[in-house]
This record gives sequence, C-alpha cells and structure tokens, in this order.
Amino acid sequence: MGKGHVRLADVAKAAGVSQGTASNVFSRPDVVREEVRERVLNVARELGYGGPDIKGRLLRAGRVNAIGVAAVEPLTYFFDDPWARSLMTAIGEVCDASGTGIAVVSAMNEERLAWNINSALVDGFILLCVEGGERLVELTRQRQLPFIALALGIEDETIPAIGIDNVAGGTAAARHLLELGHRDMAILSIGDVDGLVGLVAPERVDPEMEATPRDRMHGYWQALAEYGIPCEAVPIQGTLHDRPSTITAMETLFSSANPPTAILAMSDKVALFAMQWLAERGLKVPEDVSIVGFDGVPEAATSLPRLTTVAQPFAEIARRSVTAILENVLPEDHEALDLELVVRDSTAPPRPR
Amino acid sequence: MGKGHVRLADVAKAAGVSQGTASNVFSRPDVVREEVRERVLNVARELGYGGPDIKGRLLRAGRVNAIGVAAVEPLTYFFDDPWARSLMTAIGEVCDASGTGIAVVSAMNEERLAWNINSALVDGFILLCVEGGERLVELTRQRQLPFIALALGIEDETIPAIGIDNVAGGTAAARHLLELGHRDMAILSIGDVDGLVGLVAPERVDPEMEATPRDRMHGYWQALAEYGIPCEAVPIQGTLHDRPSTITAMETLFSSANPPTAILAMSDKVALFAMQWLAERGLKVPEDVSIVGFDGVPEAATSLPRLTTVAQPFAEIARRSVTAILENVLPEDHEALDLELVVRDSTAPPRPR
DNA sequence: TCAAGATTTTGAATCGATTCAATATGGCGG
DNA sequence: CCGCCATATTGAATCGATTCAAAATCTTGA
Repeated sequence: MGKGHVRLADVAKAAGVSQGTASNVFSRPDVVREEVRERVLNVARELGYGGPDIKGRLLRAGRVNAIGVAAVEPLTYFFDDPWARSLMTAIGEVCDASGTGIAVVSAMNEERLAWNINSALVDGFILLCVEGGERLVELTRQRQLPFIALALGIEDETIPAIGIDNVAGGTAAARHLLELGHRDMAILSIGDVDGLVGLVAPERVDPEMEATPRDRMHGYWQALAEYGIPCEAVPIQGTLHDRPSTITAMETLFSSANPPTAILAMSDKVALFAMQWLAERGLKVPEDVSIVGFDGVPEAATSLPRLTTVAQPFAEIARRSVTAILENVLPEDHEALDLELVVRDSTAPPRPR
Repeated sequence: MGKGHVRLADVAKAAGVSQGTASNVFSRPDVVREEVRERVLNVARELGYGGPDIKGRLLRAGRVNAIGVAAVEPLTYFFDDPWARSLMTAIGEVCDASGTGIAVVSAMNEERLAWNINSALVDGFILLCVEGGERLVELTRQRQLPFIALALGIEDETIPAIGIDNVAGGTAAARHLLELGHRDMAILSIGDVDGLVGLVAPERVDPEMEATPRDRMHGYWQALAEYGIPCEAVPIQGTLHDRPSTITAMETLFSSANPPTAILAMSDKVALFAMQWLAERGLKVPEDVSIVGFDGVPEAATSLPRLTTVAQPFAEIARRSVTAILENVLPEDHEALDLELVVRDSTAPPRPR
C-alpha cells in the first residue's frame, strides 16, 4: 500500500504502550484499562490504523475461517452450472450460519489448479469431483488440509467422501414412469466422454461410462427389469451435458419410427434442454411426452411445466461436508445419501393409442 | 495439524543446509546446486513436508492473488440471484484468465459483515452495492485495500466506482415500446424500501427511491415525454424485487379497467416473474402484452418467449473492476458504461383495438 | 599459484500480529 | 505503614516463510 503503512507496533509506540497492550486493545479490549484503551484507539485513529491486519493474525492463529470449494472447471462453473449452483447455495447457507467464508478455487489445466489449490487460504476443501476427480483429490491431499469429495466416481475408500444413492434414484425415476403406464422410453445419459455421444449400446455402459451416469443407468434398468423390459428395448442417447448434444439426441430420438412416450434424463439440465426442444417442436409435456429429470435443481421447480425429478439432498450434503471440514472429523467410509422423487407436472400417463 | 507439523526450518536442519537455501529449493530452484536440491527434496519427502506453507509466504509477500466480492446479502445471493450470478460469471472469466482466485464475502448483519470484510484474505474488493451501499463502502474503506463499487447509488465522487447509464438505458427501453406503437404502459419498479410497494405516485420517486430504480425511472419518463405522455399516465407498481410482490403488482395492474399493453420492468428477474404470471393467466407475450426487462441476465435469453431487455456490459464491468483491483489503479471519477437494448421476442406492436 | 569474477550458501532481519510468563501498579485489610 | 492479592502492562518469543548482504566456494585466465 502507501509508503507509510502503519502497523500495530507503530500505534503502540506512538501511544507509549507495549505492543502486547496494543494488541489487547483490539483483540481483548476488556483486559485493558479503559483510559489506556481510549488513548490507544485515538492514536490508532490519528495514524489511520484500521485494526489488526489479518495476515499477521492468521500466521499466529493458523485458522482462516473459510473453506475452499474446488472443481476441475473454469471459475464460471460455480455461477452458471445448475448443479454446482444448487450445491453452492446450500453450502452458502451453512457457512452463513457459522460465519465461515467461501473461496472458490478452480482451473482448467492441472498446473494452474495445483497452484490454486496450494495457494488458497482456507481451512479445508470441498471437492466437486464430477470430472477429473482423481487428479483433484491427489492435488488436494498434498496440501495436507481436511477435504471431502462430493460426487466422487472413485471407489477408493480411503478418500473421505459423501455420495448419493444414484442407483436407487434411477430406479425411483423409472418406476414412476412405469407406474404411469409408459412402456416406450428413452434415456438421455450424461458424461464427458466424447465417445459416448449419440446412440450408446448397453454393453458399453459398464466399461466406458463414468460412475455417476453408470449408476443411474443401472437404477433405470433395475426398474425396467421389474416390469420385464430388457435394457436393449430402451435406447440410450449419450449427451455431453450441454445443449447442442442434447438437441442432437432429441432429434435422433424423435425422428425414429416410434418415438418414446417418456424420457429418463440423467440431469435436470439436460431435461430442461429437452423440454425446450419439445416445446419448440410443438410437442406438449406431459401430454405428448413425459420427462423425469435428475438432481433437483431449483430451475426444475420453476420451469413450465414444472419438472418431475429425483432430488439430491443438497442441504444435507452441504451441512455434512461443511461441518466435516470445520471440525476436521471426516467420514470414515463413503456415505450414500438418499434421493427423493419429486413428482411435478412433467409426467402423466401416456396418450391412449 | 498433527503434532509434529514439519516446517521449512525442520527440513533445512535435517538436510544440513541453511533455511535460506531450503527456501530457494522450493521458490527458486534454479539458484541452488542440483546435488543440494535433490538432497533437500529427498529429506522433505521423507519428513512429509508438502512444500512452503502459504501462510508464511503470504506474510512476507503480502499478496494473496485473490479478490473478494462483497455484498450486504446472504452468501447464497451470489449463487442464486440472476444479476449477481451474471456479474460473478463475468468476473470469474477475467480471474480465470489471470489466475486470480475469488472469495465471496457477505453477511446480513453489519457486525458479521465487518468481521468478514476484515478477515477476508484478498488483495482487494469488488463491492456489489445494490443495497446498504454506504455501510459496505465504509467498512471496506477501513480495511485499506483497493476496492471498487458496482451499482453504487451514492453520489460521493471520492468512492472508486464503475456504473452504468441507467437513464439512457431506461430511455432506450421505453422508446422501443413507444416506437412499436404502445401507449398504455405500466412500470414495474424494484427496490428494498418497504414503503414503495404497490402503486407509487410519481412525486415519491425522487425523494424516496434508491438511485438505480430512480435513474431508470427518469429514463422511462424521458422517452415518454418525447411522445407527449405525462408520467402520471403510466402507473408505477413497486416491487421488492421478488416473486410475491411482483405477482401482487401484476394482479393489481391487470384487474384494472384498462390494463396496459406493455410493461417496463426494471429488472429481468421481475420481468421473468411477470411473464410467468402472464403465462399462467393465459395472456400471451408479446401478442397480448409486451414486456421489456433490464440487466440482460442469461435467463432472459432462454426464457419462452425470449425476453427483450436492456443489457449491462457485464464482461466490460468485470474486466475493468478486476484489473483496477489487481493493478491498484482505481478510476478517479464515476464512469458510466453504456447499456445495450437487446430486442428479442417479448415485444411486438399492440393488438389493434 | 594467485587474483578476479562467478556461483552457492549462509545467517539474520523481516513481514504483522498474538501469547504468556514476568513484572508493575493499585487497592485493601490489618 | 506493610504485605498481600488482583489487575494491568511489559517484553520477548513465536508463527513459517522470504530476502538479501555478506561469506564461502568454485572457475577461470594470466
């Protein structure tokens, strides 16, 4: 800053007290005599001293009172991806309650990310492991701070993580459509693997697909099996979790001889893109096509029609992760929290043929 | 963390070199002889030393490489308010490019906020001054770090700020509707003042309204005046910038004898709530009612129909603020950037009577 | 072989606070 | 007036690194 940056020592000297006393004036005012306190505060004001610098305090105290949330994504991810935002909102609520700050740390390339993780001033990390989870975990581990992984697709049980029961969630979604009477369905899968775009054969799911979509898929299949429908009977359209690939998928699906009466989307984001496409094509949801999303992001509650979805317990996930970090008691095993089917207006029985 | 936290000094001693050399091994490896470097690194590995602790480095260097974005709102504001998110996304983009981190700092009550501002480990602040701007600025000023205020409603020219030309923006919005032929309009204003809810008389605007909505209002009025329409002829419905008050406003507006054919909304958020209400009531946009928003948030581009709006230059605002903070060259005067009318599908000529 | 110059390494100061044992001051009872 | 106890204040150590002038070591050329 300016040339003459005032520090506590300057104030102490100018006020004619020891540095210890000056420190107490600010951090434990009750312990110093009122008269002295006044004097020190006055001097501080005159000198333009704005209170103890956090950097000094930090070094001594070692605690920052902030947690970092990290992802292998650009920074904008935290503010425009619906899932990330839902989580951040929930985390924000918990942090607000406990007076904890949030630093978002991210980067696209590994080198930058390593640097960012190492230089983030936080007491611990919450890792959003949607993609590139291993690298992220490894980088964070080196930092030797408490961390917890969310949406982890890794089996390694030594990594503290909180997960969700994607299989059960998928089953609930598919079962809901089956109970309504749908038999012709299609699946909109998500992922970052370029090879899994367009029609995906079921036998490629296990070896090639990432953990989250794979589990959701198995959930769908499980419900379908209950109704005697083999997985080959339900086309899987792979998307890259963005609008273009979703639109392509929808076009393929609905240009076929017998288009589906219901769609199982692996995320609300993709489901909402699909709904937009349907609306533009003049297909009515849920009269012509039913659709079930996944995640339970807020947009799903305000869309038109409101989207039926399988909701993640964001608040619970946030609560557990933040307290785990702040109290440094990390879960021993991978917990899998329950998802909840939220039935709204995007699902109805199929039109009678 | 654990009892035996290894620090640089430990590594140095164990490797039999001075602390200075050990430091160089990590921060300027080229300056130390390869043989020594190897030895130190090996010892570090053995001891489980994870590289220089950022806290120590920070104290010396004084630079954190992160900027704080602060608002007098709960933390969740940054992740769910459309305007805040647009800005954060833009800021994120700039920070990504320069390898800078972002810490979000916020709080509802003043005491907490003061603490958060004082303890945020950042090189400077961007202040989102939508409400409670004065307190926020004052608090930040004490911190003696560079800061820049956005959306500032304060005249004080000594506060570094980047603003937008709300008057011109309002004029552009109203002029657009007038050119389409609308003569019966209504204004949806925004604000945090409880008294300005429901029908607001024009003479209350200047004394009671916050700066941003006041300027936008004057912009509207200016265009109306060009067409010879007095401001009394255009009802102003005050909202609290949330859904309930917007719905109440719309209900009042459309239960009147001659409802408006066009709506001037002071934010996209309110405009989108209004559009939803219209859709639920079976009123078609733009056939039955035209509507112009304000801000240019991304949701406005994907709504159905896509919303005509006056867009803020978020990228430019972000670029200027971030570089101002990082390079500590703060604007001398209040700059007012231009807004851009983005015509989309929510505006059309009124139905012929 | 030696001086000059180049390269490494050292050691101590520094960043800005907090902490705590030791000391000073004040009040009070005897 | 003294001793004791409680309260206030001091001074130095500490947190964990970086920095830089000075010292040590190594090259090089004469």
